[in-house]
Amino acid sequence: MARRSDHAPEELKRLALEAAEVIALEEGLRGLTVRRVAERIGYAPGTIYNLFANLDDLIVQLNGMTLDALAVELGAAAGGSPATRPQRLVEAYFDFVESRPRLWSLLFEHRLPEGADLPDWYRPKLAALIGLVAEALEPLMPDRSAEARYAATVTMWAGLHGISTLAVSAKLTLVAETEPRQLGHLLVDRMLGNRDGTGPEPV
Amino acid sequence: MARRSDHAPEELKRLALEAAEVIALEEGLRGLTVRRVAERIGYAPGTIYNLFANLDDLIVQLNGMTLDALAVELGAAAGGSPATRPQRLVEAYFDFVESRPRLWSLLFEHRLPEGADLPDWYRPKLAALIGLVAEALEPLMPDRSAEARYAATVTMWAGLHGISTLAVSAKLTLVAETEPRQLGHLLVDRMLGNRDGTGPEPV
DNA sequence: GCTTTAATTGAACAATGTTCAATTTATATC
DNA sequence: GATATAAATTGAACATTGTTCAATTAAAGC
Repeated sequence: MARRSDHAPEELKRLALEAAEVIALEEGLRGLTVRRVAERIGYAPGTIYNLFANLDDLIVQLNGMTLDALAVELGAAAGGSPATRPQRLVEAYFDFVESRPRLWSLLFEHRLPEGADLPDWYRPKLAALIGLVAEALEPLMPDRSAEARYAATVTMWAGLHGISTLAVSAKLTLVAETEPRQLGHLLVDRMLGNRDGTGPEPV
Repeated sequence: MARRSDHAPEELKRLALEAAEVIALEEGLRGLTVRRVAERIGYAPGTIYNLFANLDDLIVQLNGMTLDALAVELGAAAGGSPATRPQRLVEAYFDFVESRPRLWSLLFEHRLPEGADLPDWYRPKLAALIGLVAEALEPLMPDRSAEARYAATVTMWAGLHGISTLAVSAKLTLVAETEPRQLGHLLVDRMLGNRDGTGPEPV
């Protein structure tokens, strides 16, 4: 009944997380159960508890992977000509969300039980993401202090997050015909000081 | 075992929703179970299914109540001098969220299963909320078309929502020391065309 | 009082997260 | 190569969940 090193422990953990990712992609939080993950990698439910403290732990680690993937996409959009960076970042963000809405939703739909805190490695991951964007947008806010720039970036990030969650949960289409992506552009342009939501900073 | 008209059916439904509200206030989605609600009103679990289609239905109706309560608060802040309306609306919004974070979280933490749509009465409730704010902010965006004003309002609303969800789930404090409320003011001021986040529209 | 109708129950079912003693395999030791 | 040790894996078990529904009880109508 018991085997050994079919896969190394690290390998097995990776397999479990990949299985969880597929389930989350297809069915979201509601379909993501310990038994389903175990079944998908051909192990017994109990084995999952050798790899993770519990289901919450597994989900938090999966969310870590998702943050990494998002960082890659935003990183690719953060270079190039500063003038068009905001637009490209917004596009990259919504491309990511719309290409895997259920996986992205898991980032925020999942909440740890009362009193439990996110693990220590979570904060730098998130901070890196924001930092990346803040740095990319620095040339576009030359008149503002570093604190003001950072606050503006966090606000934009939270704003995009808000637009996306409402869009994904179908609560945005209840009140707006405008594409979420377009609202994103509007938000970012305004936050950066433009008057319209149609294009890059005018010269 | 069975009784009758201890309470009229409508009364019973109200009692169940009130019980659910208390549980949600105290423990959020994770503590909100059919059995807990039933126990709290002194009925058997099965009785809940006489009043609601299922737990999802109960939660959606509770969320409807929460939207109504929010509309009352925002409505009270939407009057008075137009110049200070944005600030008062932001304050009212965060007052609401911070006074019942778990109940407010339920609005967005809860997702219906794949394929199920929100009931028909949900849309007008939400639309009324947005409409109320859009109308209140109309004098502050005199140079914009009705569509542009509406888009700006939806964006602000989604943005406040994003800031609040991140704050409530403790993911905002991971990356920002600024108070969520202050980010809210920053967002609204910028969206309305101000350059700083410190006060009402300058004359 | 009897019948009809409606509300309420509680036992039952399938599925969930989680635990853990028992089991099996790999590795180390001689 | 046999034996002992350690590690990984299992699967049965438990408590809890949402949900269903035949049986039961009380009210309303006659």
